[in-house]
Amino acid sequence: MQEDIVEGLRKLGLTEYEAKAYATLVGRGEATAREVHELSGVPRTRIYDILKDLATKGFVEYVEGSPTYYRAVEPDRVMERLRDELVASIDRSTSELLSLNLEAHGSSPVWCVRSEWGIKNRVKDFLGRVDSELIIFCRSPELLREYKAELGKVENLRIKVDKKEKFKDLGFRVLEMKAGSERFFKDAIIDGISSRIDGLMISDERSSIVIGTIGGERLAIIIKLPVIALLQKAVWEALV
Amino acid sequence: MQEDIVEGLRKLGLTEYEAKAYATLVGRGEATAREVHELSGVPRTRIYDILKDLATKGFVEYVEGSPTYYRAVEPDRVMERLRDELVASIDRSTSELLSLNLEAHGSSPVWCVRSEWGIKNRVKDFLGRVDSELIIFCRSPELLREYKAELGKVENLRIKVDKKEKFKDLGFRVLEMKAGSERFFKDAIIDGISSRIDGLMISDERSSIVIGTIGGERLAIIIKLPVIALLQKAVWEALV
DNA sequence: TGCATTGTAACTCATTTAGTTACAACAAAT
DNA sequence: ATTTGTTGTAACTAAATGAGTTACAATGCA
Repeated sequence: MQEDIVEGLRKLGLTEYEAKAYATLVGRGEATAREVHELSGVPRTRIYDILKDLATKGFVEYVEGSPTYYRAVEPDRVMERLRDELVASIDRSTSELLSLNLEAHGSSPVWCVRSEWGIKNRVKDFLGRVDSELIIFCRSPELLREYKAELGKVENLRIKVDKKEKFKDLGFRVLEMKAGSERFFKDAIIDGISSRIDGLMISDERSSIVIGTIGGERLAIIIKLPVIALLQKAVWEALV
Repeated sequence: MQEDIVEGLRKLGLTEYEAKAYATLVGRGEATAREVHELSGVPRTRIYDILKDLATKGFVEYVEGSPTYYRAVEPDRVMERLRDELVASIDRSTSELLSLNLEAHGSSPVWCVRSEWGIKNRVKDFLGRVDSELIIFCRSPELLREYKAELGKVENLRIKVDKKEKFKDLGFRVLEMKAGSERFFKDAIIDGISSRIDGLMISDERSSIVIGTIGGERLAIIIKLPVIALLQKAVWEALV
């Protein structure tokens, strides 16, 4: 019994028993309830309702008798249908949500993003909005590598890093910070909260984004106050 | 609060509270926890963990403060990601299942299919395997209409119906049964179980499929015994 | 200082799913 | 016909999750 397959099927809305029974049946082709029970580990007394469930969900076919025989519907067909249903559902939700979303939301100047995907999304959005100038303070080469494509499109790109050699195989022209000034980016513990900044980007002297780990949590902070961006830029000048 | 939207989002894996909070936030653009609570109906004391959940799932961004402000991530982006994830998950499951499924399953001669989709699937499969000759007994024009495309490809198609005029706008050449012989297809109650046959198809004198409602349940029975198919065909001849 | 709001933590209740027990219906074998 | 094992149904308990509530500390505001 393949644990991965069961997990995958559960993500797609089946219960553990349903997933185990279906996977087993796919492997066997055709079987009695007892066989499915023995191979899948689903309790025998439950295998009947589970298989009936699967039949009404269209995963399984059967022919009654003593014993009743069961067979899995071809997985590619089942999965194709599942995909169509889910995609349709998503499309419906998208358009419904977008119609709610018509009124532009007045955006406030500061935002935090936590989820890994949310951060990626925001950073890409941020980089996409860069008009001409982008300034980056960075200590993590991975950060630059991840957004290499987007960064390549920026006209006036200036990058300042803590240790030049960490970045040399990336193909970007980077400057090293003045000795002593890298402390602004060092791991630090403030009020018992550890913080580690991976990078800071400033776009067109208008908005900036900070990426790092604060209190053990990965985090991006978007700041759209030109004042702050200017201050940050001033720091840049100071660090040259 | 749009009930449909919440339902749609739940199907995609959100809980009721999460769905309500997210939908509300999409509608508002930007809001405090309290506002989300008031507009969504989610208990105020729960709105905080719900919104935090949504943030780690990438549906929501926020900026801490007093009060903390929340904002929905653009629905099209969120939904697109969701779709990509689900489709990837489905593709993975499909290939895993297919690799289990390699050994051909020796097929037994009779099969029952219950789910609406399962029936469609089987009938299409059945029609796709017709080599040259297909015989149909039918009392439901919908049945033929549904599979019109597949039926069009059949070389030698003979259709026998109970009442000719019901089928006249379908574009098929149909024969009417002899008076009295339509009783084989009439609604009947046998042993307290009502049965209603919509149609019977016989393919190449090899296999046949019966579609109808038995005991209040929609059902298709696939029979791959040439003997039976031949018998059924003999009935056809008798009914001409 | 008092008072409402914000935020956290813990609880209860209901629903769903996992796993068990008891037993009737049936088939085969002595 | 009686025993024995299998098939199938029904109902139960236990665990997990989500919905809804209560209590209270921290914060901000008059």
